[in-house]
Amino acid sequence: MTTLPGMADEELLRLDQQICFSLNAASRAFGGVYRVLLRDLGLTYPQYLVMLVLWEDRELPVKRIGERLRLDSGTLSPLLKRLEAAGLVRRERSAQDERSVTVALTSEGSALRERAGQVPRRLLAATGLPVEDLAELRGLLERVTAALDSAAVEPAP
Amino acid sequence: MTTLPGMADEELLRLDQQICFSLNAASRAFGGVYRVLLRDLGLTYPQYLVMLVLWEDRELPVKRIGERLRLDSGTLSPLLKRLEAAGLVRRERSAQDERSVTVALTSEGSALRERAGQVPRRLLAATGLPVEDLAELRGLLERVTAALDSAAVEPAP
DNA sequence: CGCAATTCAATTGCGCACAACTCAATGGCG
DNA sequence: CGCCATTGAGTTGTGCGCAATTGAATTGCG
Repeated sequence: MTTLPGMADEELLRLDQQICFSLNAASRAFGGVYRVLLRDLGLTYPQYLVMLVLWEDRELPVKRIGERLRLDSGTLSPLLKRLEAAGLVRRERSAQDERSVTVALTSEGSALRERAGQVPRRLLAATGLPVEDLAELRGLLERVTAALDSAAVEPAP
Repeated sequence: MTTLPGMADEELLRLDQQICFSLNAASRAFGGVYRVLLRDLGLTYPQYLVMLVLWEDRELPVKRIGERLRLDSGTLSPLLKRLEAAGLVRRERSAQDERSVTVALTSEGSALRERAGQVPRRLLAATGLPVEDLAELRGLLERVTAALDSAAVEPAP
C-alpha cells in the first residue's frame, strides 16, 4: 500500500483538495435531492434523519437520538421543538430521571412513515450506483469516520 | 449486479438510512478534524476551501469561486467579507463588467499558504486509510454526485 | 450523610447552506 | 436606439452544526 510519508506535499495538497471537495459536494448533492423528496412531507433532511430513528424505536431519550445521529443537544433541542410544533412528536421529562427528556412519535408521526415509503427507493435510484457500490461507499465512509473520530488530532502544527 | 426494483421497501429503507447516516457522519467528522487543524490559522473549513482555490489562482471573480466550490453568492458574499476583514483577501468591482466582483489574495493571504502546509498531510493521516482507498472513495463520491446532479428528481411521490 | 463532580437538556452566539428576493449592469432583439 | 430578459452580487430569513455556558438532577466518594 502507498503510504503518506512517501508523497510530496504538493501531491498531498491535491489529494486533500479532491477528497474534501468531493465529500463536501456529495454531501450537499444528497441534501439537495432529499430536500426535493422531503418537501411535501414538510421535513428537512436532518428532521428526516430523526424521524428514521424514531420509526425504528418509537420512543427515545434525546441523548440516544444524539448518539445515533452524532448530534448534540444544541442541534437537537430546537429541531425537536419544530417536530413537536408540527405535531409529529411529543417531548416529556422522564419520571425516572428528571434530567432526561423522552421523545415519542405521535400517531401523526407514525402515519408519516407511509407517506415517506418511496423516498429511499427514489433516492437510491437517483444515486445511479448499483447496490454493491453503495455498500462499498458506505463501508469506506464508516471506516473513515471511525478513524477520524478516534484520531484525537493535536491543535497546532 | 443487484438492482433496486428487486428489493423490498424494508431493505431499501435500511440501506438508505445507512448511506445517508454515514455520509452525514463522515462529512461532519471531516469538518471536526479540519476545524482543529485550521483553528490557529483563523480559518473555518469553508474559508479554507476558498483559500485553496485562491492559492491556485490568486485572483478570481466571485462567480468562478462559486462554480468551483458549488456555492452561491448567498454563502460566498458574507464569507468573503470575513476573509477581507481578516486581511487575507481584497474585493473590488471589475472595471470591464461592473456587475462582477474580483477577489484577489493579499500578500498576507498568500503567506498563509506556508502555514497551512502540513494540513493536508495531517488530515489524510487522520483518515486512517491508505491512499488507494481514499482514491476509491473519491471516485465513488464523484460518481454519486454527478448522478445526483443530473437526476432532476420530481417533487412529489 | 453531605458535598463535589458528572450528566443531560436547553440556550446563546457565530458561521455556513440555501431559497427567495432586490438591484444594478449588461446583452440581445426588434 | 429603446426595451426587456439575463446575469452577478448582495440581502433577508430559516434551519443546521458546533462551541461554550447555564441550570437542574443525579451520582459518587469521602
